[in-house]
Amino acid sequence: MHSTAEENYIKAIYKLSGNGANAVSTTGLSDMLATKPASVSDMLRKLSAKDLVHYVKYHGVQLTEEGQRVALKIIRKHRLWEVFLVQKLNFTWDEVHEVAEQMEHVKSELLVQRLDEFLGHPRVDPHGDPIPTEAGELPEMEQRALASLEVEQKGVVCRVKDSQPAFLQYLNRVGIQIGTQLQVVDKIPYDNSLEISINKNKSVILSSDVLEKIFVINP
Amino acid sequence: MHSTAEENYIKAIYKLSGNGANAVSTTGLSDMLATKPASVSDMLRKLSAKDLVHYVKYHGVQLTEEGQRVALKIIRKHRLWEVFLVQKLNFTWDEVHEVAEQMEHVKSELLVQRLDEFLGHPRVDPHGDPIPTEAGELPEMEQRALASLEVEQKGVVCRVKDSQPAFLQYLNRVGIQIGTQLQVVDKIPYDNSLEISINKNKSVILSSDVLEKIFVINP
DNA sequence: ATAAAAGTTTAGGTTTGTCTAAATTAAATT
DNA sequence: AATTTAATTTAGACAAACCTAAACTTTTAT
Repeated sequence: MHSTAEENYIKAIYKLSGNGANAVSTTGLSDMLATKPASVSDMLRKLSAKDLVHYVKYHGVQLTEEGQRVALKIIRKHRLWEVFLVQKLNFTWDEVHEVAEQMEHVKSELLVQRLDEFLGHPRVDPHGDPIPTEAGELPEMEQRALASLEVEQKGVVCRVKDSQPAFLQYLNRVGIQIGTQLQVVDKIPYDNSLEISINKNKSVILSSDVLEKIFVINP
Repeated sequence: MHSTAEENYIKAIYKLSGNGANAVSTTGLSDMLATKPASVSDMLRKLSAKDLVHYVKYHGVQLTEEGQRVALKIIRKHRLWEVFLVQKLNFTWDEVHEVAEQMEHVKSELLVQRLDEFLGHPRVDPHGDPIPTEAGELPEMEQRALASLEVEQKGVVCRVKDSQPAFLQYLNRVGIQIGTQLQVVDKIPYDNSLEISINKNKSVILSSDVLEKIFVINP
């Protein structure tokens, strides 16, 4: 089995690489994991010896097939637990990440299967992120960043790509959640921010940073 | 916060001491935790420095008040998760211990509160062990070991004091679970085993080892 | 009461995962 | 193309939690 530390590295590599596609840098990982680059080098040697990553010194890492399988299993567990916390224990979407971060490391195949069943095989977690299937598939849905909408265009929020409580609490304050109807009212070319009407109700101005993290369907 | 290793020592001390009453020996702990006595000495020094135990070299340990509070919190979490696994995820009573052993270390006050609520504030876990309350009370019920019943006496199984899968699977085979009605048919003085009728149905002979681990009410 | 046995602790070592500081390699700039 | 800068790796240390072997207490038994 893999240690919690190893699992966290694998998850970080997976996320930084854009779902396993590209190679990832040592500093990128040290930033994401809040460790020093030297520690990352150490761990990459170790993961490489276990054939979980392809590692070429000074040229970054990529997950092996096995590494990707492991990554998807952890992410599956993380997202299933998030669904559990929100749907069954009435957590809010800004409270779940930290707890799921711990639960994802519990080792039991049976537990994951039964949890999935208990939750009714959910397809997405409370942030709209897709849940990898038991077979290791990660079905990506059609969706676009709110930043890409033009004036007048509409969309329904289906995903937010940032699980930090501060960001999610900001969205709560603004009134944005999964399922919220949005429409672009105006574009401010100066900084690429957009004025967005929320549920045909009030309207707010969202910075381009925020716009890149909110995803919508039916554009 | 306390590490998983520290929590496991605290739990072991609590259990070996008979819920905190008596002092516990180094070898007792090393047996229970499957470590060497030398490792136990190290850890006891550490726990003592944190004021979680009273430790007098060569004369055993006891939990401090704080240590007991910590122990009860861990046991509360362990038993709540066991209830969850059995009642919500359809685990059998012999499958839950190992998984709960991992889940008990997840740190989140909110999680424990909400889980307790979700489960309807259960009083006992799937083995009949009482669940410490949020306030740190451990309500012990009236019950006696099956070994103490005389011929003809009846009882209803309310608790089994051994969570090892092998033991629980043995009980499954014999047909004993929580709620099962038993009656002592005969006593074999040679080895203190008893012939027990199960649900007024078949009858089996149980060794005194086993009889000490099964608890009943309505004697 | 003393010697042997049993239990416990200390000393010194290992592994995992981290760190700092120094050395090395790659990338960017002139 | 050479040199500066940035990124990365190696070397050497450290804390946690474990180990073995040796030393020390306590208990037990003669």
